[in-house]
Amino acid sequence: MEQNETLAFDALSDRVRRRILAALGEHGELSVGEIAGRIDAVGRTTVSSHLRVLRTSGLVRERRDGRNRFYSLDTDGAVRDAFVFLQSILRQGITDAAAAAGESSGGVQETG
Amino acid sequence: MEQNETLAFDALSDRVRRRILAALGEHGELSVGEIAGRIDAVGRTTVSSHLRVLRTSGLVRERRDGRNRFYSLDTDGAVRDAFVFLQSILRQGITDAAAAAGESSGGVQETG
DNA sequence: ACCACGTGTCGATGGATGTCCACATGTGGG
DNA sequence: CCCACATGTGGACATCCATCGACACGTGGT
Repeated sequence: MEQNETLAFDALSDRVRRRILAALGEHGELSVGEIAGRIDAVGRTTVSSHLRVLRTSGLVRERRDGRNRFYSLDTDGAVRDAFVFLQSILRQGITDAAAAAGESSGGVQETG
Repeated sequence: MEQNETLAFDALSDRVRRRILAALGEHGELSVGEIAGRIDAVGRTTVSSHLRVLRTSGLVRERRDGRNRFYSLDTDGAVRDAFVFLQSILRQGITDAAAAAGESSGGVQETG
């Protein structure tokens, strides 16, 4: 679990990878070419390398169709581990911050 | 906003810094020495450097008292930006994943 | 005034990594 | 079978950064 968390934050530390994730979150599924077309200032091989990182880190899934490879978010993968980590930190911190500052609504919540 | 997000994920990419944040989330406020005592395998100057990063990135707050410096989580700072980023990605992705897999309860929620 | 203590800062160094180019691999069409 | 297309891979290069030791700075006590 902590290993996935490490992989996730390590992958999330790069701006290009975050843009890829945002694009996948918005469109659901995209081919490498479509992703590379949406990310400027970097070449295709760079995008390919980043997709490799995202794949081996458990952030995205790969689906092969013909000569294309379609990528999509793995919402049950490492992204969630990173999310849970931040959620845990914020939850614990908010109790302390609320007692010190008297805040009431923060916007963070959990399911159960 | 996107700049804070960059700062946040950049800061969160390091394992030592995540441990520091976890410790602060658990104890609310700690001095540098207390933090360094809880993080093994790294020296105090390293912890100090990490705290500098966390501070300039807007993840923690600093309070000076005598010759000690106490650090605590800044729950309204960049951590929240990172949280919101993941939340946004997961929310958009879940709609797509739910339609494809038929999932119902995931554990992610938002306040409104 | 002096000294111990808690932290921050600077410079050096080794390791990790983002980026690209050239090439390899696999796929579909004629 | 050959060629165009989509994508992955390996090597080279530059850059960033985590780590540490030595030193500086401020604070409190005596």
